[in-house]
Amino acid sequence: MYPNFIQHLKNHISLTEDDIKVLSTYVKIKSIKKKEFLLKEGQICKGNYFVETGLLRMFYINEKGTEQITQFALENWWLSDYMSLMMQAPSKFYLQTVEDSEIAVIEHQEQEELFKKLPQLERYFRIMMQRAYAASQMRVKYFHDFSKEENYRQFVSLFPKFIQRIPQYMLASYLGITPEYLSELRKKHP
Amino acid sequence: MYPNFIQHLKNHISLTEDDIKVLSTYVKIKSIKKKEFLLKEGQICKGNYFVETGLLRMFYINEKGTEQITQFALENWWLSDYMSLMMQAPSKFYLQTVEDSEIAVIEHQEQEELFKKLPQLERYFRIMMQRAYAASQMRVKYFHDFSKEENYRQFVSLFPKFIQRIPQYMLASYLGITPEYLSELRKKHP
DNA sequence: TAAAAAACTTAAGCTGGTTTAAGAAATAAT
DNA sequence: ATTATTTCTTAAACCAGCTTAAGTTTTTTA
Repeated sequence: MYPNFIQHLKNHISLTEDDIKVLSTYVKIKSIKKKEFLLKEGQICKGNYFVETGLLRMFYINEKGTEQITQFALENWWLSDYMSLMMQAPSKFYLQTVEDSEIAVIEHQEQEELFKKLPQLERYFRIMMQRAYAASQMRVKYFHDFSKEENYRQFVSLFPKFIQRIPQYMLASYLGITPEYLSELRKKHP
Repeated sequence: MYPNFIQHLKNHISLTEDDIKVLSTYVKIKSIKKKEFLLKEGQICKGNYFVETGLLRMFYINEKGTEQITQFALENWWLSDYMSLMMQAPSKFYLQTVEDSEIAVIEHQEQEELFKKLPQLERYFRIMMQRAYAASQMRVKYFHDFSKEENYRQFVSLFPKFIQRIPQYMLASYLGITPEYLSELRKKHP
């Protein structure tokens, strides 16, 4: 059952065979084609999503009608609109696959029940949320600290394989620049 | 013992009198004068900090030698450099009181022991970290979405009391603008 | 394999926000 | 109360990154 998912849990908490059976009744895996949506603006976010294989992006549409990507999620990352999930309020975001993906889903409705049966999951998600928040704290720093050009160069040198999986305009959007300006930067520094 | 702190825990998990006694042996409260540091760049972050009363700020110093504030923490918020705390690696941030403050501290060394004695705390911190991360997701959106001027106006209208507790240059730093430009915005839109 | 659609590039003009430098006002210390 | 320090303001020159508009290349679809 979903090798990455189970291994990822086992890296942080201990699970018996029985625990895994319980998990498998609560955690559904979905195979999702490229460019399908898990969430659209205005909908209430219903699940927490783990990328078993593939790639997710989170974005919103600004006043000018252009997509602004706020996050990507690669293999072994959780992603959701946690504000919408917690408050059960309409989301301002879209969640969409960038590639054909296998996504493990914990439905919000069933989460409390699952956590009661497997209380270790509270610890697991405490660690996941702390890790995500820590990454976010660092990202705020880089965002403020570096110019767009420096940000671009850093991203390319840190994630050379990742940038080959996404179109340029998505990288531009994530970096908060126009595709035109990214094109200029690439010419200047190939 | 620290009314805000205990009440805050009780809002999310149940605690017996005995639990509270255990807590009081692990959670120290510190009275800290304005402008003292809980963490400086280069140090390894040693604790998770809860603001009982007062105000904390987190900032770093950029290449130009100017302070860039990344976060504030008011009453009933937790704050730490979670990357430094998790990895026990040198921090790139400073944590400093903005006002005289009472801060409840969970030392990193003792955290695992405390969590073993009070496993409900895993749930409590899972919720706290999820909440912080959710706020951070929204902040990334606002940061991208609004111009500096719109960001300033929104901040003022959302937190009118808060801005009276901090000097203008700290607001400018948090918003990612120069004090000169903030001054211009204030003149334009008092 | 041809046509349509999506993604990327080029270049000129423009703007939101910075820099620099000086002075004014408020707060803290003696 | 006076001085020193910190905070805030003003204004002009400047620049990183955007906009607009057109053209080119790559990918997808029929």
